[in-house]
Amino acid sequence: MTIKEIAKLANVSLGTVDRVLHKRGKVSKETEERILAIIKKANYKPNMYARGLVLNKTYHIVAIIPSFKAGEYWEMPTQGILAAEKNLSQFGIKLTLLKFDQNSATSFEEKAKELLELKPDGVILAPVINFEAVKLTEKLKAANIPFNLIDSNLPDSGALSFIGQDAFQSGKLAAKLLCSETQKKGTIAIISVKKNENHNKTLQRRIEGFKDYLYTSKLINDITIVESNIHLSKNDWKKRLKEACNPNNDTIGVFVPSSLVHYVALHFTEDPQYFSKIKLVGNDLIPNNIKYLRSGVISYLIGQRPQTQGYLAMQNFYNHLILKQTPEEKRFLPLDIITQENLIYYDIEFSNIFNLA
Amino acid sequence: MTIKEIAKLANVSLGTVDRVLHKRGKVSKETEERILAIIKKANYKPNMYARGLVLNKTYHIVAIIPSFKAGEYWEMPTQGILAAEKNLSQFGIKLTLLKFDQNSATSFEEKAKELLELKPDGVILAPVINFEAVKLTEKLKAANIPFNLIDSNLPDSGALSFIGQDAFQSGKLAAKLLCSETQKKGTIAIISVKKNENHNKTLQRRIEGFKDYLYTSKLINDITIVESNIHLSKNDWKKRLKEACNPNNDTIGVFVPSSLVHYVALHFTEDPQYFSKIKLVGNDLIPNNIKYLRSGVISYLIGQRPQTQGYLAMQNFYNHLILKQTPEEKRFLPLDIITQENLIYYDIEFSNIFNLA
DNA sequence: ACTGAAAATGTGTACGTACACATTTTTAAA
DNA sequence: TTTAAAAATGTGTACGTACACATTTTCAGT
Repeated sequence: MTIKEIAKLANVSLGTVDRVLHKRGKVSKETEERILAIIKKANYKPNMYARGLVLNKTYHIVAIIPSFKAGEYWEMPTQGILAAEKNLSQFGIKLTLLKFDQNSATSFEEKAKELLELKPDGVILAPVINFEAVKLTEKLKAANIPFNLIDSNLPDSGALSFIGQDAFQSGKLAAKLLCSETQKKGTIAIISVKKNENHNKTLQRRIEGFKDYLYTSKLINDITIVESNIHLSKNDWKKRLKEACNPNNDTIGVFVPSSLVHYVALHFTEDPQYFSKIKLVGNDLIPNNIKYLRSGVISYLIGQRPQTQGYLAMQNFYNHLILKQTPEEKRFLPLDIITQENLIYYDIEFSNIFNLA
Repeated sequence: MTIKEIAKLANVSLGTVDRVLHKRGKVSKETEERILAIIKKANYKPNMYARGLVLNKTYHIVAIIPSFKAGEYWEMPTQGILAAEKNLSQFGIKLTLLKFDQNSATSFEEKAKELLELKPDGVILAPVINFEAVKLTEKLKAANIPFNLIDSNLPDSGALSFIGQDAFQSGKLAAKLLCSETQKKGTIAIISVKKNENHNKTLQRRIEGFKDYLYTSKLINDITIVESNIHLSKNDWKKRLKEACNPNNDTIGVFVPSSLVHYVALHFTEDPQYFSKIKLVGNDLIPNNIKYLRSGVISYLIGQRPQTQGYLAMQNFYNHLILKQTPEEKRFLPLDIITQENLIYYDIEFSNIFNLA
């Protein structure tokens, strides 16, 4: 079913049908109704190929995300973004990646300035530096540039979509995995391992969720919670880590609400007493964590499909800019429970689903 | 970069470039080399829109899968297949669904005959009736029709791809969830709930994996395994179920290696003793199972992303027929661990990822 | 050098849509 | 009725590719 056929059925020209389809007006009411009826009855769907050919626009997306070293968390969302670019480039979606230093607001502002000069058709923003990110969203709104938030949300920012995880629920899940099965009484250590002083809302929400689970389920009657912050940038972090979880006290579990759990795992390997007595739960399937999950030092990892997050952020723009669909406001990805027995298929999941080499 | 531009650079006509691109011959060697060099240098990629427009082929895929009532397992792969059809119809992929009765080889053979008469460009086959499925694959090979296997595999069948799960690993995972945390000694019941007498390899593999985990981990020293088959088609199934898991004996856990675990869960609700004492683990996120997971009767469900399986089976044909890519031979989907705390985001996962209303 | 066939190269059209522009019809005022 | 503006409708071209067909060039055999 083509525009031509519809025109013939309605006894009008292509142009009239076209005006109806695009609501350009200049069509008499009766004609319009007749054409719309035919379109509906015939279940007309525009030919994507012809439309793409004639429009032939290239849409420029800029993603502004934290820089990373190989194996660090932000490599994963980036993989997803790049995979999407590969699949969508044939439809005219082009990508520029801008990476900023998570510890430097100045770095972010520089990149944000660069971004605005590129006048992109869409922006993917990781608002890890909260205050500066808000400033950028306001400029984007003023310039009428649609943007997607990834990883963490800025409520009422006017974003097209937020794509990420429910951090509170992630914390609850961690608590369940760490505590619900052990009938033991004892101490649970929550260790926030950080690389910098940035105020990270995600970590905080995970910890809140973790505690919420314990209080709600009454497990708190048997369990003592000890919280500590370890800043890797400080010299005494190894010493502080030792204090935070000592195998000789009654610590039965450790929760590290970030991908940096492997630092604690490394510490555990130094004394076999640790991982035989203490259960360790953390977040994210980065190579270092996978290593310790495989060897049994880490009991569970909670995944949030970061590659899929990146992929969806891009696909959102495809849906919005090309298919003219309004995306959902929030997309929470599933919280995957990863353990030795199901690790393998998560490991290869991403290339599987998105058809990469 | 278009064919036109390449032609101009090479000082030849469009036709000559076209002949080189499609290896139609009738081009002098020196011209061909010159053009190929330019194509390579310019990194020419054909315009998908123009190509799709001019080829304008429709590819006809037939999926032959078990029939189902609302809420039954096979509804989920079907959802994935239909979602893919919706997204891919714009590229000329059309679908016919043929549903057969799982309990009737005759029903399958009728549908298989119908399928061959349709002379499709691709087939999605759920080989749940093993022997008849093999016969069909041979006819498909003879007719040179590519096919994908879904849910369970037929080794060396000549399929384009197998898309499914690792049933053995699924069983191991179930055992870990059911036994590893409980320090208790006791009896574990493996209950194969079945609707028919079909020999189902998947159930068997799950049970093998389950036992393998117990034996390998030495948990078997404290645990007794009791296996039983419950055929829902027989009148005495309720009585048999009561015998299989009695709260008054030392049963500490029940594993039902299929989506029919909700029958056991229903039985559990009749006596609060059951679900306070016995941990129940089963497979698949069908509505009935979700209900009991939410209410706490079922402790864990293991998911295998059936919708994604269906979607991928279709996408495979898009990749193969339109993008001319060779798909991977086997695609094992991740084994998701679902519990009360992460159920919610799995529940909405599918519409999330595949962008459905 | 001339011929005819083979080899090489060029040309034209179709695919379905979007949009600019041209033409026809209707309407209201003189 | 005539007329000009407004409203409605029609026409033509471009997008990049694939493929059928037309034309030109090359070259062996006379």
